[in-house]
Amino acid sequence: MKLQQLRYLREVAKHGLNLSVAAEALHTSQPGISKQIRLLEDELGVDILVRNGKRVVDVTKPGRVILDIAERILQDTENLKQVGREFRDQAAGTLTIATTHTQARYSLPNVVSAFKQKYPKVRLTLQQGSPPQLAEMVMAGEADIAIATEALDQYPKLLALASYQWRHCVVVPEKHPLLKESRVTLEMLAQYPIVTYDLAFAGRSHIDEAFRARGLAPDIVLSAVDSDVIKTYVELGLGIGIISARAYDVKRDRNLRAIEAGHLFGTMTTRIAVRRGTALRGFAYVFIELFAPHLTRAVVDATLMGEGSSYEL
Amino acid sequence: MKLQQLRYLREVAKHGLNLSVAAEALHTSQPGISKQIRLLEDELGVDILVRNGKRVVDVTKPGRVILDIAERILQDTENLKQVGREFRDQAAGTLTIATTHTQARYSLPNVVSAFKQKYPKVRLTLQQGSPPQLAEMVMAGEADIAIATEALDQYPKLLALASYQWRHCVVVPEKHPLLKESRVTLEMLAQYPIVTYDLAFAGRSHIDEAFRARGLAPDIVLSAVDSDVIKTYVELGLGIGIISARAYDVKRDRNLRAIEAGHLFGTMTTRIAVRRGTALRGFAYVFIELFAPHLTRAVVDATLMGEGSSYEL
DNA sequence: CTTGCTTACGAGACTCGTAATAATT
DNA sequence: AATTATTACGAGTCTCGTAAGCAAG
Repeated sequence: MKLQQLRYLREVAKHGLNLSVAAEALHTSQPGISKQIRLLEDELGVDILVRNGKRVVDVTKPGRVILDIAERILQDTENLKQVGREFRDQAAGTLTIATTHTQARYSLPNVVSAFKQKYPKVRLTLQQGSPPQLAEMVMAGEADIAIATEALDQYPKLLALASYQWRHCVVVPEKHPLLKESRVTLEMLAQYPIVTYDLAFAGRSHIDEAFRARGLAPDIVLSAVDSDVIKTYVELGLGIGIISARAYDVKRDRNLRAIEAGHLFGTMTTRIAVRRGTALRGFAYVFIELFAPHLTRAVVDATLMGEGSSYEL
Repeated sequence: MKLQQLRYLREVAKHGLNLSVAAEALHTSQPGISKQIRLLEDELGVDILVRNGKRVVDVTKPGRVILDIAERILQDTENLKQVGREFRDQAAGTLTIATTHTQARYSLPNVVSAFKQKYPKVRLTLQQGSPPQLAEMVMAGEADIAIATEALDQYPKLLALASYQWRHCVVVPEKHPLLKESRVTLEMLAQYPIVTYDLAFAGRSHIDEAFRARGLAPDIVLSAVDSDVIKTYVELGLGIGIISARAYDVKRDRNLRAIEAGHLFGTMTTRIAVRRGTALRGFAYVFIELFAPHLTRAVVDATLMGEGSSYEL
């Protein structure tokens, strides 16, 4: 049995059981893939792929189990390399954070600068995307950590830990009638055109749910992935905005006023997620702890241990 | 990175960091081992072994982590082969049970015959040893399942599940004075020479503890690993025996009488243990369930899942 | 008739074992 | 002096890529 065979197999599975595409992805030849997979099947004594004549059409039952185990083995080989990198220079490397615009813009700046100070040699990369995209990035190993309020706890392959809670606020232009109210209600909000987050972002699901529960049909005139975009359009008078209270800054947002709205939409939990079974670099733990001080290395490892298993670096 | 390199590394670690011995164990040459390990170190970019000139004297800190991961990878390659065997013929293979004499003689016969009837093609092997030896056997992969009352829950690498409970009894020759007592006490027993289990067997620890707690120093004239041996010497008049109540059979042991003694030594729990991270053959689950009906496959897998992780075969 | 898997074959890399070398105990 | 690791080198194996063959859509 060769690791190469497992790599080939994984790649074939990943590319819809098409050996040619897998070969291309691996920069090698179709025949090589074909042969090595057959050798693996011979050695294990079972068919992994279901062939219809000369087409691969499915994965056999044992094949599915084999794919799972192969995946874990390959994951571990990655972990071995990670260990090497980690010890060669504890303080150098790359950390890729997959997150939403709002996090990147309003939650991470402090963390990032503190981290950079501590690990000047670590190359930090911020990837942006929708929460499901972030999850995919981490699962594919393209990012080390995902941070988002939505979706992250929906993937068994990820370990999603609650890192902080926040609430929404309403932003309006100066002198907006809503500013006279001592305590806004959903009914009041529903009378104005609304600008807020795109579906699948930053608690939008809670917003929709809150209105629906009261039988209200709010007029969402614009949705965006991005608190700054929302604020811009509110300034333009397009409507009132519903954004994260964290994304409103009294000093910076001089043309806007914020109205407390936590009581309307409930409390959101922002989660930080890593892929299970992956050995994290030491500085990745530090990043997590900077972001959410209660998530110390001991806590993260303990949670990982209880499920997959991780290694002390 | 090659699986072979990981195998070499593991073997070196297993044989006290002696490349020569490892080479011998693997039926290959020292230079091969040396070279492959160096190649692995080169690829990972860290030293794994600490060399003092030309002697290997220790494992580096990263080396320890690497060994752990390598171990898991190799374990998984074994699991892959296991999957092959499993699917090639679901009902054939080998099941090795490591257990104590007492279990083999008094608890397993029913289970074994039921199992044999269900899986006539499976080759069953019973290995005997002391509980720590049994644990070692399972951890080394020499046995699939260990069954014993002592020690099995002391090893993190093993998953030990309670399978049944039992109590001790006192066996004496016919017409022994103790038979006149309605309810024996530890003090009464301490007046006679005692024959019982060897240290580390079948609840001997509880026996010692019970006497010690009452400040009694029983006269253990003979200890054996084996209920039959104990009974034989009791028949010879060497002393009174303390054995598992399960090991006394009214019909078979005509020359002996049993006296209830559960109240003196407490309740013992016999455990069944498997190695964590190992893919069990389907029939191994069946064996476990035959032995302890509450330990269904679902229960065992759920417990394994919660910790390492297993694969559905 | 195009796409895609398998078989055939040859070049090149790599593993492994023997022999020689060097460093510890 | 004996044990043990490393270096050197050559034989044999194996992987991989090209080319040809062939089955399926």
